[in-house]
Amino acid sequence: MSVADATSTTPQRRVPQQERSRRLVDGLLDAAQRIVVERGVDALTTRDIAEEADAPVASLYQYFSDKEDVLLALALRDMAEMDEQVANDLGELEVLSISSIVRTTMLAFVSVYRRRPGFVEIYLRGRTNQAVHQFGRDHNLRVAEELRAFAIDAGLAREDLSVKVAQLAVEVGDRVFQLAYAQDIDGDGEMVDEGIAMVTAYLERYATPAGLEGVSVREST
Amino acid sequence: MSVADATSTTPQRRVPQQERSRRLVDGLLDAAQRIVVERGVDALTTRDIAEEADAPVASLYQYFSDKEDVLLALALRDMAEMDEQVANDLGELEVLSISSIVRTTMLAFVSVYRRRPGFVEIYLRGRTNQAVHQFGRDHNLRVAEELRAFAIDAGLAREDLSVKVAQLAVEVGDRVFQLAYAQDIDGDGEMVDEGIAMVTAYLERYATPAGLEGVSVREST
Amino acid sequence: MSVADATSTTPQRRVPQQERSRRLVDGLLDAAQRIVVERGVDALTTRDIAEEADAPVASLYQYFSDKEDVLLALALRDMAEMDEQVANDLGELEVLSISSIVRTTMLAFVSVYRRRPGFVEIYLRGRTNQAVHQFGRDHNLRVAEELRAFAIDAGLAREDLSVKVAQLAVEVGDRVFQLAYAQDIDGDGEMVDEGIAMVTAYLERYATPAGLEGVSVREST
Amino acid sequence: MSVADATSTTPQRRVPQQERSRRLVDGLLDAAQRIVVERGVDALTTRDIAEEADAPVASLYQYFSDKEDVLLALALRDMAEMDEQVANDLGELEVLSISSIVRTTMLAFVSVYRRRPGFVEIYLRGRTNQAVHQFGRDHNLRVAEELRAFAIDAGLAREDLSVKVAQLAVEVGDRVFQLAYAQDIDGDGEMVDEGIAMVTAYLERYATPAGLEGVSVREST
DNA sequence: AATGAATGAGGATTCATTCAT
DNA sequence: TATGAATGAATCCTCATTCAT
Repeated sequence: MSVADATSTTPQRRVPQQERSRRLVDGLLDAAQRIVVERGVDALTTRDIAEEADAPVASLYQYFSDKEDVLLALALRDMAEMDEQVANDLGELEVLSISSIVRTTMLAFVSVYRRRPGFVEIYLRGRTNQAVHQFGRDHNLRVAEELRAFAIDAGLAREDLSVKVAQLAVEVGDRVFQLAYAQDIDGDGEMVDEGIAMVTAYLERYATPAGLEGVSVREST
Repeated sequence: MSVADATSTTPQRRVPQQERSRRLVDGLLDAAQRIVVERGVDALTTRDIAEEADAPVASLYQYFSDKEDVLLALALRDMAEMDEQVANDLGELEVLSISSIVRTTMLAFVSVYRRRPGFVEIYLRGRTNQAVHQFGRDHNLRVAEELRAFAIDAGLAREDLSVKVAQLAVEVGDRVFQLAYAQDIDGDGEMVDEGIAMVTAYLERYATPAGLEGVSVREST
Repeated sequence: MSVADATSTTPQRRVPQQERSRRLVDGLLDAAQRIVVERGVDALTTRDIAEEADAPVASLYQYFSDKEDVLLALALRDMAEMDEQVANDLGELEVLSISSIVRTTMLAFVSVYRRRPGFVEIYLRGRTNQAVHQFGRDHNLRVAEELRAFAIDAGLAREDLSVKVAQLAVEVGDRVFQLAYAQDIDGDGEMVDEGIAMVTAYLERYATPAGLEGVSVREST
Repeated sequence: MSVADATSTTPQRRVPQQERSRRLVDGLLDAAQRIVVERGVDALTTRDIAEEADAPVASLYQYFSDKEDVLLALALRDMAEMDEQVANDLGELEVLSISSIVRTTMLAFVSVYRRRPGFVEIYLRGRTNQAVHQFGRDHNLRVAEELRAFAIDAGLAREDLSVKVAQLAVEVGDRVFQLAYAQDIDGDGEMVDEGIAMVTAYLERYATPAGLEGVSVREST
């Protein structure tokens, strides 16, 4: 029915099990994403997800423990992409400074948001459910810790840039995005810029001279 | 808590109509507040509100157009208190500066939050419903506009402190609170302080020299 | 509030009590009529009636025992008009015959329907409530009995035109109207004509020669 | 009554899925029928249907989109039976004429009404809901068109027996039944006879000589 | 593993009617 | 008599989740 019967006509079961599963899971996730984008998180029902994915409702429960779980998986999928984007973009920086790190990180977020409007809906616009919310908090905390370690290790920030400070910075960045995307699904660029300025100004209070001035990166190749 | 227990102790039925109404409305609002505090916004049902207020469900609909409306009224009630607190506290300032205004305003918020744990739940912790969310946005915008006008009129901020900038500052303040109250129902004081520092640092970018240094207020009495 | 304070400015209560009552009752009836016409019988609520009449709901119960009672009064009001119309039109006939009586009566109904679209909605289009329905039956029976007596007394119909036959004729006429007004709020004239033909054909089975041929009426003036 | 008690007597759980479904649907329909017969269409609630069918309310919504839909299904079930009865009875006629067709058709209706008192309640006595009402209209129109074609093809009626005329005849027949069953749940035979006479008299106005005299049917065996 | 069907447990809202004044 | 307010009792319907196969 759903996916499966792709190419072959051989008896059956030509698509390997594992592949089938992934397809189904992705299908469900995509369906959920679409519904959320179109009608909001509150309007998301298991029935609708299943229907939109052209799969039986019961199958959803084969792969997700819960409706919540689906939302979570959705956020997870996008956040992984987000982390990757941030890592990439930071890796390409030629001058490291508090300012450049903040700017790069925040713009990396923006680029993912642009690519994933569903993510915006779930994560930024909608007043989401408990699980997703908590997941977001956790993710932000992780990001904060990593960036902090990165900045301190690179000698850009002083030790007294505590985890709490880093967390606050990330969370505030998040809020800037929420605000920038609140009315405008495409995000208000000016507001993002202001946000970058704010977070930068804040974190520079914990910067080393190098962190303020910037140090150029020597590609080790 | 609510209002009710006003004057009379005479046997019965001595309560004037109007008073009865207010009692009912307040009772419903208080009930809703309690439920929200205890079980969260999502768990709020009209049935429960009515039961908790010891009133028939239908009575709820006499005064509120729907469930959303109850939440809204709740937020409204608290926000009015908030505005009052801010106005008062600002009025008592002896030295006006960007820094003192930011600090005073944010601490005024904190004091109301401490007084109204239900408000924290609805407004800060919970991923609330559409109406309350929007109401919060609107309120923040109003606060932003007022503070901006206040600061510019007092010669503390330059004209280029746009509404958008003010709004961002207020919203970021909001997020700081959300964060400070996220895990800890009593609010994380250290985080609030950091938040104040951040917002101050940000807004001082738009300060006049007077706004940086501060000007003392001469009480006109 | 509602009507009352018409002309005088003398202390108060210038409109005689009885007049005030009638005004209120009529206002309620008119309101009900309007609602029914606009939104159908099912959508009629006491609240709406009162609101539309700009009167308190409780006042409705001062004059009507019941919502049902309102509908009933509405039908009653219109049916009285109907009876009057029929009586008038029959009185103006110059030639009496089964055919002319049937035609005149049915066209009298049509003319009232045209004047009272609300009546059509309540009585013909809507699947009304029990009381109105029964009232319609009763009215039809009364009409049937009167017309039967009239026709027999005038020597147009034979004695064996039983009440049941007359009743059937009237009821069938009613159905013709229902049909004629079912889709078209203005009534399908062609269908009415066919209906007249049918009822005439039927009743002529019970006609005397005079009833078939017709007898001219000598105005006794 | 319904279906259910088919074959097995084996311990339990021997009932195939599909069979179970049909049982449930029929059970709900029967329950609705019973309630309608006992308490009228207006008193029909989803709760009661479910309870009477000893099924959860939610199950009702598995098979019916809403309450209206249940009524509709009920009418549909009976109308199919009605069509069958008419077809059968007409098929057994030895002499075809306007008169015999009208009589046979109307008596076929009567026989179904006798078998299905619930149908009478829903369809004839009650002031039913919109959907059923419309469905009845549509059904009558279909019947009218078929009978008209039949009569004209058989050379019994002239071409000028328009669809509208046929429709009127059927609808009037319907009203006769309504009347005949209005007070008496078993139907007033005399009134039915009068109705047959009326419709016959009406339609014979459009009859060919053959339609008046009748033509015998030569069974092709 | 897959799935059609079943369902318990509410949920929001409405309404006719009646009080208390 | 008039009426603002109160309310008991339903109503329809939805949904996440779990069976039985």
